Amino acid sequence: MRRTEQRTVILEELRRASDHPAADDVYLRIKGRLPHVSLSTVYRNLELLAGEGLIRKIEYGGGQKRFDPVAESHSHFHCNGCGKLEDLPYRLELPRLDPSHPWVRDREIHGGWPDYYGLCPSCTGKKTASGGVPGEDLNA
Amino acid sequence: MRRTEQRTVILEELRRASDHPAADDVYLRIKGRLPHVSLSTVYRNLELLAGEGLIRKIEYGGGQKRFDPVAESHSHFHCNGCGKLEDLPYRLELPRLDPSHPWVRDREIHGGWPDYYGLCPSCTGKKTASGGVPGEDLNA
DNA sequence: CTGACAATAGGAATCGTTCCGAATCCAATA
DNA sequence: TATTGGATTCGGAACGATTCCTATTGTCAG
Repeated sequence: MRRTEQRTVILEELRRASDHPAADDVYLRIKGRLPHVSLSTVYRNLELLAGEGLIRKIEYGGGQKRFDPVAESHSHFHCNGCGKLEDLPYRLELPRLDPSHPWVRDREIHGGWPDYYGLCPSCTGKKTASGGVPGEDLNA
Repeated sequence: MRRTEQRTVILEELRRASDHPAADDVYLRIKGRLPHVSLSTVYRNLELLAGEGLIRKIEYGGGQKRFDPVAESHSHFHCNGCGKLEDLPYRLELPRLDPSHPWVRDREIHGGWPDYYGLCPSCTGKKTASGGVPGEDLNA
């Protein structure tokens, strides 16, 4: 992978973000530094950087893929009200799969993470948006 | 939500599936019983049923949303080789969040689940498709 | 039976993403 | 430093999935 200015700026700008931006967010944010950059370059490089393991591609929540500057496995909280995606404030242990189970033995488990959903502070009280995931209130 | 034949058939056909079909898969599968059904009806109803908590909408992996007849929180295994999505063979405990943590106290956590990724039996040995999620091999 | 309105079919429109071809840039090597 | 092959870029067209729109039909409470 060559070092190009576009690539560098995209990575820098993503690392500055804490909101898991989508490709077009990144595009808008780098426009200041690279006025002539094209959207396809952003897509290509985000995909490439994710393939190299330098960033993480997040594929749930809304129509758009989103990107996380932190590549290491970590948990997200997804707000069903406004769709915001946040990092958990601390690291969680991933439940280990039973290595003796035939189903588990039959595949290579490379990793995983526990993800959570619910309502963020500014959405509590309001009604849950349609399409939200059902489930018991773990705070109750 | 009114009871219509389209709605019934869509739900029945989804319940018969074990492969987490996308909207157009469901569309094709119900065509035999409802030759005049329209794709928009399938989309509308899958969305509606998910909103009612009767099925679960899955939003990661590939360009399409997929649907799961089992609404209750359960874990999936995602194959980075072929993109297949499978149910874990047994139920896992979701790590509980620390209720005394201010971040946790500030939101309503409704649920969550641990998800896993790796290679399924027919993909082990082959090279991981680009875009796969990085991480240590938990079998090793 | 009938009116109100929820739901449908079918297709157009939209949205995010990928693809393409010509031009340009990067970096290894002479 | 100059050359050069292949990676990378831009810009827009193409694409696939999903949503939206409108006229019509179906459902069911009264």
